[in-house]
Amino acid sequence: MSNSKTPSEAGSSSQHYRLINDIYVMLDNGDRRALLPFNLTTSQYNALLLLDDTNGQRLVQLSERLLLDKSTITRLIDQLEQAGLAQRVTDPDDRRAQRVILTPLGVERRDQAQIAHNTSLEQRMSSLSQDEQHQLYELLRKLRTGLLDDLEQQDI
Amino acid sequence: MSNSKTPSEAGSSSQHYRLINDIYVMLDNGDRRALLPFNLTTSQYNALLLLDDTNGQRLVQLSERLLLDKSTITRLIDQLEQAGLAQRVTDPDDRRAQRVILTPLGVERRDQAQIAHNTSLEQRMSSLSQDEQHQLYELLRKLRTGLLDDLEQQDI
DNA sequence: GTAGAATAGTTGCATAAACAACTATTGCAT
DNA sequence: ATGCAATAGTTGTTTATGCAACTATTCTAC
Repeated sequence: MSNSKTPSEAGSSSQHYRLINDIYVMLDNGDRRALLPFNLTTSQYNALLLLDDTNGQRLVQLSERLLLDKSTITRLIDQLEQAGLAQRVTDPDDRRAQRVILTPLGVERRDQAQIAHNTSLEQRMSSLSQDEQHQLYELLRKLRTGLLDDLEQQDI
Repeated sequence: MSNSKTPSEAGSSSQHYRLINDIYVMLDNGDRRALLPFNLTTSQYNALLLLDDTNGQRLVQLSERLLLDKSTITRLIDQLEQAGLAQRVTDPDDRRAQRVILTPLGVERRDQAQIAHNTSLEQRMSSLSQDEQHQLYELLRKLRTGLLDDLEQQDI
């Protein structure tokens, strides 16, 4: 009797939601595969992309940029340090803070992984034409700005 | 000396990658907030969207659809059962299999959550015009198809 | 029809992440 | 100047997830 199909009016938005989710999961999966040869998780890779060998980043900065908890960043940097890719340096101006820089090995790994990952991503995006990709990224850029504004609203 | 900026040629793809990642994280964050009043995690919500009160779904089907491991689905359904939202029914035709259906409470919760979530999503997407949203979803649909084909290639 | 392969699901274990509580510093207000 | 609030980072704990090993069925080949 009460055969409950998904409310059909609401279907459209839910379909969009599934669409976004599906794509993210598949992209994430591809990212992991691309980074496997470099012994990097996507989180580690994301951190590497924000680091270099001269301008030390604070953990809090990484936390804000990656939208991960401070404690998660602590352990992420622990891993990178153990792997010999990064290094903590105490900030001379603020003894609470740690600056994270890449070791030469870290720079090398980051660059190699980045090349491989970019190639992989381009390949995976190739079902869209150059033109379509351009369109897509423009729309996403606009969306990101909107979502960021949203977030700010929430935090206030 | 070896001041290593991110390789600038590779920058474009990496920027796209960060773009996609940023958007996903922010959308996910918004989803969680929207579902909080319903005591649902996004995974639980995703599962609810695939279920109804008459057509039992196998755990394996959910696993394939949500791209989560079978074991994760087992525990996800455990949670939904404990919350009184879903129920396992042994498949009469295949005694290995379990069919999952929603309880009346589950149907109610799903519908209410879906309405609230859709409203929230539409609000968060509203930095794009209707036209742009339409464009975006069309591009994403095409991309999803491509990514699925990619996945099939890998699995073979 | 029986043995071995495949499938459905569960459980044990390892890891990633969030949240809360904590320490150590720094900044601010009066 | 001193004390209180804010900030940077770490650690303890809980939860979500994947992978591997396992049980119980079903399917396949011969």
